[in-house]
Amino acid sequence: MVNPESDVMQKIVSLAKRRGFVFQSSEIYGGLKSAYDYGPLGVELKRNLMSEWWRAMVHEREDVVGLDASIIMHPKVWEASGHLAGFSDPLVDCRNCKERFRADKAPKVEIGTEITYLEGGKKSGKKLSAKAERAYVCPQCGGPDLSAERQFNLMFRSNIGPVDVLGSITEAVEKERHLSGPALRTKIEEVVRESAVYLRPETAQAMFVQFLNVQQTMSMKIPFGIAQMGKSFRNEVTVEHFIFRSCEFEQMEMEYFVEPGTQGKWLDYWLEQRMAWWRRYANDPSKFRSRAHEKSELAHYADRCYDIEYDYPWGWGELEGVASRTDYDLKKHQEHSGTKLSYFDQQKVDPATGKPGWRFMPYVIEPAAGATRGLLVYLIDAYSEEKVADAKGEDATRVVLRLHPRLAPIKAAVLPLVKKDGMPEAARDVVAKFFQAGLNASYDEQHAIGKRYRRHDEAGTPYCLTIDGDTLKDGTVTIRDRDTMKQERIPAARAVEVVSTRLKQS
RNA sequence: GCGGGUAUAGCUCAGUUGGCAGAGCAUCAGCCUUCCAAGCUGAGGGUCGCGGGUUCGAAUCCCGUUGCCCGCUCCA
Repeated sequence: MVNPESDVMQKIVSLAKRRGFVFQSSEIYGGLKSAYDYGPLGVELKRNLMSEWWRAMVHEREDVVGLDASIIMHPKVWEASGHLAGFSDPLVDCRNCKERFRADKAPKVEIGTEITYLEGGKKSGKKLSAKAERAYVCPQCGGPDLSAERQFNLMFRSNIGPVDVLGSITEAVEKERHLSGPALRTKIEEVVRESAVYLRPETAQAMFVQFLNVQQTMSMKIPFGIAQMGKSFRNEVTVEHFIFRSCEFEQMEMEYFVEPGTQGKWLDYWLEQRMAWWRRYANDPSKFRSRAHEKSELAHYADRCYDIEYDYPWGWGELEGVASRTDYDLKKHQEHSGTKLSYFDQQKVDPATGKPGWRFMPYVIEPAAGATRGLLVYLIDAYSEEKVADAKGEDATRVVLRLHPRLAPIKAAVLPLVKKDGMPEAARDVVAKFFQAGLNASYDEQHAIGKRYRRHDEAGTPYCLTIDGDTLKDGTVTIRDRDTMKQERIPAARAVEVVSTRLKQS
């Protein structure tokens, strides 16, 4: 157990850097806000996590196939999905209590109403009063002293094509000098829009857009799903908690297309599947929970939604959303693209006409997980400190990353007990077999054996194989378990087999 | 973006009133070592986040800026 709780994140951030899991992006230039790089161990952990997801969602199922779509898509995709409008809500700062809020969600008042409120929003604050200049007040302190409404475009905008958009803007401004303020802004917006493209804020839309291609080429029958992993980008209002919320992040999403009317059953099914998946790799499954969205919380496209939450050091927070998105997305894309996206089932009877053959717009269940969030969750879940007696019998702390063996960046460390008597050579023979078998193993001869064990405990390496004097005599090595520190002797020739069997069974 | 906190070696941190930038761990080399952060000897590593200013002199005081942490908002 780690104590005090508040230090856990600091310790994990520090270990993540020290052991090469996560670095601050562009660190030598002072870092870039909320951008992180995954180091040698981090990239392994992230890949392992994502390939476990892919295996469970795609390879082990008949009804789900994969997709790897381009990050930049036709701008109309984002018009249809509502991201271009919905991702630019006007935000307002309260000058009195410093709260930031969405103008459309703030309490409404009549303009000109006399408002009384407390200075700083504190109970001890002086009573102030002023006339409301806006049709709403601060939801926190009720004050009318507000900043201007500011547009926050949550999508990253860029421009496609080699022509510099600044040139076109300059031209437009010169031509339209007579315009002023909002009119000029609109004009510039028009010019920018001509070549504007957006970095996807979610991977989901590509799966709707390619719904027909995937369904037809793979002859998929409903119900079926399309899965995709990859980067998404959002200009978050606030980034926080290390890699928990960052502007560039990685998602693992699946769109599962079902018959209308069956969405409730499938939502329950996928929620259960996803909960089980997260808990499978965790030391403490009780730290995961699902939470149903309140009606008021639901996005406009959803008829039901669950969050899979994790009990982070700062409290419960989202890890994956499992949403019933109705037929909203396919309908929207059908409308905006003019391409029919409905599904025809020859076996079914049309419930409306009673005649054989049913054409319908599939409903969609979407389990959308944060891959980079998952990485953070499993780092938090794995981090542990335990009191052990050191070589002198004094109290020492052992830091162990109890990562699930399948997630662990290094599966086995191969260690000569000492750096002489042919042990390094024997160890190198063993590690070479791991390389050939495609298991990520590492050879390590630096420092004393105890130190090497502890270094690999921190890296989360589940098994350490040690080559000692007996290895040279009888061809056996010891295998040490990271969590129990127990050792047993096995034939060196069977080392790869033993480790890979344990990985399979874990 | 707003408010608060913070930034010294790879990591954790000390650095007094403004007066030669330090420790432990880690790293490297050598010796020694047969199982849980062992020992000995030596070495390298810093424009004190960055940019200005005050001063004879700034890690230290002032201003700006960037990153990180805590709140507000958002949501994978």
